[in-house]
Amino acid sequence: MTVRLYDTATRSVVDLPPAPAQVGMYVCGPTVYQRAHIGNAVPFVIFAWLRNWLRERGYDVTYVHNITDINDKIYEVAPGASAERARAATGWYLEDTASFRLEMPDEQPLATETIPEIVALIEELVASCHAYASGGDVYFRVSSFETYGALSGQRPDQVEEQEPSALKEDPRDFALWKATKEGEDTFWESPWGLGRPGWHIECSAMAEKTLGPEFLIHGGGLDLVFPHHENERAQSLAVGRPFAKIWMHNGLLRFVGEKMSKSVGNVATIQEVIAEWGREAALLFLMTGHWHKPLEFSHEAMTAASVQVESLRNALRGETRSKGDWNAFATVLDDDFNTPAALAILHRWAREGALVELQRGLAIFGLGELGDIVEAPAEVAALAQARVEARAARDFAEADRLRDEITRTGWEVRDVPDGFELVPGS
RNA sequence: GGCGACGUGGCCGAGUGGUUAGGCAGAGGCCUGCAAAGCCUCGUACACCAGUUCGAAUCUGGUCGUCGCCUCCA
Repeated sequence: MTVRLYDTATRSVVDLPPAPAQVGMYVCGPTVYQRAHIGNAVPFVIFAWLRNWLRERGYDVTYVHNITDINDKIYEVAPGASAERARAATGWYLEDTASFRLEMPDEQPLATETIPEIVALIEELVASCHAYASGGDVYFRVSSFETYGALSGQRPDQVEEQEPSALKEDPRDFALWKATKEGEDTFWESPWGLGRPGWHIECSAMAEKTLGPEFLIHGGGLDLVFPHHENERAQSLAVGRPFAKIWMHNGLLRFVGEKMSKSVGNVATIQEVIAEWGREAALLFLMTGHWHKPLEFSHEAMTAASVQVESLRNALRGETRSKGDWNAFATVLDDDFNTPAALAILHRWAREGALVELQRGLAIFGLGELGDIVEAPAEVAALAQARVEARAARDFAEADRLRDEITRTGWEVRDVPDGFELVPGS
């Protein structure tokens, strides 16, 4: 079965080349200036899963997830200390994403470590007349690139007018390099003077540095289609790079009907979500929606996800009673990575006791540890044994007292046909 | 104004031109000393209006609504 994925550029589901094949996957990470919210985790998680799945299907995948550590936002939030803030926030992001305990991306380039490549790419754009220097800035000449707008469907003539800039030939032109301004405390040398790169060129350069001029998948949030990805595409194609074959954009997480956004202030950070619900519930929650569609984040949805996690965990404590149809699972994931349909199959396997396949399927999503057995301490086991004896003697008052005592130790006792089972309390 | 996504049962959320999504919540039952865990049963939904069709929630057109983007928000 061919793996198929939805491509924003052609607005259709496209076939991947048959495995085995090289798959380069470049996924835009956040601009780091404060703790990342749970919405920021969506692309990280979705594409980490996709990497796992493509490897399972025999592809040789390289997952690159960049970190934007040069941006206006950082100057705004930490005036005079932008470098320190960027470094700290990069650390937070790495820590937060690591807390999902998914295998980390193969490479996580930083804009600040890609300056020579960025400058070289801008020079190439200038030399080929696709860009021009103006007052210490360098701008991309949108009119020089014929298929501008092909990715997003935006018509350049309809793009909302921004503040006019005397430095630009055309209001649609965008900055590749910006001369350093008063109050900006990080800047680099360049042929155009001291300054810093624009956002879009950072990604063009980081993608090429890590994956080469041509790669299969470029991913990111749906809000990046325009202008960010449109501009990346323009910059790289203008100088002859084939660039990405497939553009994947994940749907945005919504919070009571609204996009989760720092400016609206309706955010829950990755840290907070994991602290409150646990990584398993957070991951399972993200499985409940199709990657391409918006997903509603709510207390209720997280509760439902936690309950599901517990029931899968309980199923894995049982015994293997049947064999699951792995092919059915593969079919739904191959078909545009349909995680909600895959989750439905995992639930069926849990109910039917197809534990081998259940475990294998959960592992793709970083949930393999649900099957880990945790042994209760000997003193708790002794209480449970005492309770078995009390029950045998029909001393139910004592049995119930022992059960309460076990509960107080943080364990839960369950009666099973041949005795008892102790599981960590929830 | 332009571009795009989406509207499914109490809630979340797949899918599909005619055949069970799944989960959560709820009701009843089984199991249990009582619970917990587990199991069984119960819901016939697809914004609205036209059209195409033997048949549409699924295709076409329109309407309404929600949301995203429009130069630096994943």
